[in-house]
Amino acid sequence: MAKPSKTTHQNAGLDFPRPHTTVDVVIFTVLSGALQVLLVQRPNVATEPYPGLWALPGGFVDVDQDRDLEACARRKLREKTGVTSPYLEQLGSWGSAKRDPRGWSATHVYFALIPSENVKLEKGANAADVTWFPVIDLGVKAKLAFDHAKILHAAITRLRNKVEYTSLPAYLLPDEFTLSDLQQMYEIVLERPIEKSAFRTRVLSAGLVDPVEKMREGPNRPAQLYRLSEPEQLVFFPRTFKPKAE
Amino acid sequence: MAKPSKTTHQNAGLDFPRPHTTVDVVIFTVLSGALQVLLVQRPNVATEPYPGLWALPGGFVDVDQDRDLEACARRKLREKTGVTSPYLEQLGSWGSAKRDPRGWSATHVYFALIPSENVKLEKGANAADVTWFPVIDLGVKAKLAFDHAKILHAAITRLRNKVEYTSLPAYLLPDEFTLSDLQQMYEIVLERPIEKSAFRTRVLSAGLVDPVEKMREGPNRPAQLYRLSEPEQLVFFPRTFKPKAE
DNA sequence: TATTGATAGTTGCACAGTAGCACTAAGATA
DNA sequence: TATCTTAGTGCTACTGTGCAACTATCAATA
Repeated sequence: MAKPSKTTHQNAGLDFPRPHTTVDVVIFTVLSGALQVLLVQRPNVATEPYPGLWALPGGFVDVDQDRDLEACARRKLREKTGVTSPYLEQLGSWGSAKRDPRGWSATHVYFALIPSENVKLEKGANAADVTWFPVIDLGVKAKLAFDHAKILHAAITRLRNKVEYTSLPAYLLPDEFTLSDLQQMYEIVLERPIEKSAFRTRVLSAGLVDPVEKMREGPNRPAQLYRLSEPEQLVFFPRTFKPKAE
Repeated sequence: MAKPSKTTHQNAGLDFPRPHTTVDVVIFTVLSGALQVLLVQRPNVATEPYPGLWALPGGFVDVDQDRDLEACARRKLREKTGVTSPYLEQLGSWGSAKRDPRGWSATHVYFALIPSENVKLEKGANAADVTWFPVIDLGVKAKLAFDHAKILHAAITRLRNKVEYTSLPAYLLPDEFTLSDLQQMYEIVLERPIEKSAFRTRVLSAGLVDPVEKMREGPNRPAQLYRLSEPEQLVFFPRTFKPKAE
């Protein structure tokens, strides 16, 4: 046990070594038909850990500015992308003595899904580079700062698993979309085709979406536009898509 | 953004206020036919926050002793219950300026499932009380220290959701058990009866368990004993039990 | 020895939802 | 008018649960 429990605390100062506390955000979007993740380049100076390497956007919690962890995550997301109302969910936390050369540190990781239409990448004050990376490419190289490769892998796993039985991919699209758009998001994330008929039945019978009084016009047959019936509410399906697939 | 990024760090000391870092563990077991959670009573002295109230077992990360967060969680579990190899999964983290009167703090929460047979409750050096509470009763009173009521609620929700489509309840049982034992664990956690036939088909066809060359003898027909075929591997089922139940 | 009570385990049919595939529908273009 | 492309529907097969009745195997007991 750590010291503080019953020793010297008439004051509120618990004076023993504290780990660093950071928040990182794994931001996904679908761009150019591929799932992509936002990475920032670490400052290329020797006094910084992992100089020049790519990392998840994030940083230290600012106890004066951040009310809580989620607010901190939202702030970092907004600073990098300009997006204010994404799908945001906590992924988990990683903490150890070794993950940051500056000492014991723990990071609280969130993951966000945003439609690529809404994004305006901000290079930020420190001029560090900010770019989308297709997760496919990262699978091979994946030389990220800190333990971010491990964290990113966990995020992708969580995303793929959850897409199998939830309406998550809807948050990768703008407000109005067609069922084909939605199906395409599922297929891009899962990296496999999905049966059109079963997909439509599932989505419609779940009451996930409401039709809007418009069609998407194009070179072919116009498609019905839909929007999420309850945007704040993630929908869970009672089954995965391919029961026996392994 | 917090200061540290590119200012004064020839040394490793990032000297700005750091939140407190703690780890808490939600420990579940099934005892007397009910789902129970382990709580500890906070020291009843005015210098401590929430004196005398019940709380989740946990405490500050000890940067000298704890290699990482999970090791810290295992240590706390071992100290309270004597259990060394539980099912342990990260639940999430909660951090804010207000949750602890001593200042900005973040807790990393794990949740554990253990068979009640293995438990030896340890009152610990500080003589604080340690007891099992049925989660049903807590639903009504739930006057816990810090934000632990909220955390416990999240843990119960996660548990119930996950039990619906995974093999989690197996970790509430000793190594060898019958299918009826297992079914009973599901029913206790979900608080509803489950179809025997569908249950057996599901469990057996998933290859979740292997039969052992023994039967459980008793006053009635002997029952086949099983053990987990891959104890380290949580099994996911392709469906929930009652698709449309709401 | 037969009966009873209790728990273990099986069987059969109905129902729900996905897989797979073929089909029709509606627009642009040539 | 034929063709291309995408939107959307219909049909059958299959898988797995819901439900209920059935058989199996032990101990205890009459």
